Amino acid sequence: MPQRQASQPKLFSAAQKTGSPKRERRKDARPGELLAAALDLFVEKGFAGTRAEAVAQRAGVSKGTLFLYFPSKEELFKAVVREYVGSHLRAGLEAIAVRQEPAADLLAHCIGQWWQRYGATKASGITKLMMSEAANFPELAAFYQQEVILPGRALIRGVLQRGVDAGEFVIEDIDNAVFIVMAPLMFLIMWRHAMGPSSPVTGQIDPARFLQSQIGILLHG
Amino acid sequence: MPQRQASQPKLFSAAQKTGSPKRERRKDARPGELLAAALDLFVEKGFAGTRAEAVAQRAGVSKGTLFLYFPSKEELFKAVVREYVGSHLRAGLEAIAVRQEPAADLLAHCIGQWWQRYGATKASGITKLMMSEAANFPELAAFYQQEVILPGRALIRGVLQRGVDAGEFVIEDIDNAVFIVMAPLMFLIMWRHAMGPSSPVTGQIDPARFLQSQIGILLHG
DNA sequence: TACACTAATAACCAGTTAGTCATTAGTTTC
DNA sequence: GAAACTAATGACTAACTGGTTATTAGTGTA
Repeated sequence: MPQRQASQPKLFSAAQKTGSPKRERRKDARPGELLAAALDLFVEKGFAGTRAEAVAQRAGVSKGTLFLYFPSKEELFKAVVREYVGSHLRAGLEAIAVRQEPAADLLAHCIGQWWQRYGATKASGITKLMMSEAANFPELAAFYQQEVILPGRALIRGVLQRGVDAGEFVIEDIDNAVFIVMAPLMFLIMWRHAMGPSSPVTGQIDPARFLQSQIGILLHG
Repeated sequence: MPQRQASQPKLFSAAQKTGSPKRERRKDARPGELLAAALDLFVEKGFAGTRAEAVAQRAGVSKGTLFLYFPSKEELFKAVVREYVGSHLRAGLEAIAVRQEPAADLLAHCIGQWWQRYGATKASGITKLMMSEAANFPELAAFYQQEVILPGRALIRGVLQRGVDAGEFVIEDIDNAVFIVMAPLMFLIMWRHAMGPSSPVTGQIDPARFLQSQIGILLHG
């Protein structure tokens, strides 16, 4: 009865470094595991550069299973964005609604939080990816625009507007000012994800120092 | 003799709407034409996204001919960088060696020139491309690092150092300051090439105004 | 234990593309 | 104008990959 060995392998099937000796049914755990694997690989290789099979493999399932849970690579990507980027944005919006400190402090606080909770994490690779590949995947670009960029800009605009209303800031063109705030943040993400891995020497930016200087320059010149 | 029909088709094979009626031997013109076509497509589609055949087609030759002049897609790309990016850098280095105005003016001048001669041109798409795909093509990343990034940073550092030496600027960490100058320039390129095409509405940045503000903030707060 | 249900698989398909090479045909020389 | 040289071609290959599907095998139930 060779097929009776089934009960035993199940126990250590989980504990394989290389791979699961046999199949497991875990319908509700799969999506999360696939999303986590996808985030890793999208950040590492980009959207086009990530193979569906690699995502499946990292999540410990076969490629077929991946497409069982997500109808296409694009939908998988959208789900990753919703899970790992959109959530931060929503949290950010709530947070600033509550706080009542001066706008300059609020801005510094936001930038600090943004770095800790997003910029310094793997998830920020999605922003880099999107900047990189938007042109090749217009539908994803549009999705990202709606889901991330518009809310993100609104968030910054809100902070700046509060400063203007309180007489703290003098800003002629608020849209331009939003970009001026965004620029160093986006640059930091791009540089770290693009140049960081390839050249540890030249890629060296001290993010804390960089952002600190930037805030100082923006607020006091 | 069925094989004698050859002479007829040849004649209107030539008569394509597009252009080249027949095969031409132009050994010395090909490389430049291929480089120009490659620049266009690399900027538009990225490195991985550009098909060798598309480059050949745009240059009016067959794919075989492309590989006759460039041994691989990677070498083609390197040649594009040398031709369209490296040249600007060398010119820039010479230019600032000559000028003797105050460093603040020099910095403003450099940024203005950079925008006019590079940032606003197609060639700046190469910078965006490289930021986007460095992680997937380590050899190209290393090449670009050597050929563009190191000289580019040296150029900015030179200007800042001149200001420090003349007592015009007070800078604690000059490497950090180089990144602070670079950040808005890189952001501008990235944003234009990534978001510009896909969303004319949201992508709207006024580059002149943006850089102007940036210079003002850097110099006067 | 037998059955039904369905999660998971792996072989497969169709489309794509960097790079090769035998063949074709301009151009030059005599 | 014919031979020799070589620029140019395009059909071909080998490798890859997103997505499909017939089949397999866990799992809960009676």
